Amino acid sequence: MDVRTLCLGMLFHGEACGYELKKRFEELFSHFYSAGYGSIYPALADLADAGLVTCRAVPQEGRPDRKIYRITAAGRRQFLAVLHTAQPRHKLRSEFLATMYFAELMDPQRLAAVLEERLHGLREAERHIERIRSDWTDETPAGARFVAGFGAALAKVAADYIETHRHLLTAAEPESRRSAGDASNPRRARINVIGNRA
Amino acid sequence: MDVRTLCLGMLFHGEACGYELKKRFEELFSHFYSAGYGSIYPALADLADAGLVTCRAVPQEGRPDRKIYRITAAGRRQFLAVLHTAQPRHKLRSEFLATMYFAELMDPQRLAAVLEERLHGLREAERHIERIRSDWTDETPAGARFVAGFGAALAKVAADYIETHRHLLTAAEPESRRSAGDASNPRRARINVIGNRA
DNA sequence: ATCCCCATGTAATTTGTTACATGATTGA
DNA sequence: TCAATCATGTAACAAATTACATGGGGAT
Repeated sequence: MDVRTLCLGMLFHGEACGYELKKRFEELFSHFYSAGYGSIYPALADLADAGLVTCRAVPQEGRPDRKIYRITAAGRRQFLAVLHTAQPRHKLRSEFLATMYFAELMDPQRLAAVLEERLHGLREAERHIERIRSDWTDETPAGARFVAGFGAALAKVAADYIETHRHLLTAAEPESRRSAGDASNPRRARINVIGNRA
Repeated sequence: MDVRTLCLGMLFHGEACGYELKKRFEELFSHFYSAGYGSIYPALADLADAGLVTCRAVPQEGRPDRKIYRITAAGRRQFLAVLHTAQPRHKLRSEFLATMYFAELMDPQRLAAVLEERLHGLREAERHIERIRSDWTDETPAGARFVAGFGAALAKVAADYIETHRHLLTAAEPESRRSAGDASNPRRARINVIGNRA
């Protein structure tokens, strides 16, 4: 399920140009998938070459033609086939958690800033989902509800977890561990404790 | 924070060969970061070229020399610098959620199988974290505890969410929507309802 | 017998990101 | 006047995945 396939899927719900498609991605998928123009435009060109979508250019004034893509019968078949055979991955790549793993090596200020920024991102995500939820009607498909709820649930626990556990990272060294070290400056002591193992 | 940088960070905790490093990645980072040999071995060669690690080959019987990498002072400085300047991303790329978004286009059996597989993966993750937690001592750094707890919390909500909301995806079409369609077979009806919009 | 563990790497391919290139219209 | 929205694309680059290539030792 690369960007190309997902574009095809989005077009299942109705024709669109590349620009609109990107907005759909941002609105509906932003909390679990991202796609930039650099992936979307080539993907649409590919799909058109493969006959999975058709393209019609609508002239505009003062800007490039709008190229409106519409899925074909072959495109529908293709998308359904992928949907039924590909094993969907769920991949998290978190530099944030990797950074937190090394919290003991960090300046407390920096650590606090990183935690704060992540919290901010999570709250943004929660707000975004709330916003799109307010536009829903009875027609809103179950799939859309499910993924939004999933995203909201994840963002909430992540934020809660950070808020309730951050003190473990920022707390002063416990006596037991400090006495095992040999430096009086807590910040350097932490670095040394780990550095000396190497 | 690419694989190269993370290898450097892992070596902060002690020397290791590429093979061991991969195992550390799997043990400690598997729930939020992945790295294969295809990334790790070239990364270590790079680090050695840059003087951030040293390499010593230990001959083995019947297998390639073990190349043991150790971080240098320059390597430590470099890693700390990155840790304090890079903005850590947190990126989820979930084909699973993308697939669920299109749940209405799916054969119920397939849908159930996909949900089940994701649940299985999440339970695996929970068990894995429990396992590594059982090896912890007083010496276990706060960072390791934090990331493991984070992973466990996320996996738990994700699994709970799927279990409590999957019925929304598998449920029979509500009367209101079914009457809007024109087919008697519920499975095809769902596909058509959406297909006709395009 | 067969599979997993150990242990290294390279090369091709896939995929996506970022920067570049253009340019009118609208609202603050 | 400045930023955002609309609208397209390409090209260079970065990064990781996958497949390939090799091979002994130990457990079931």
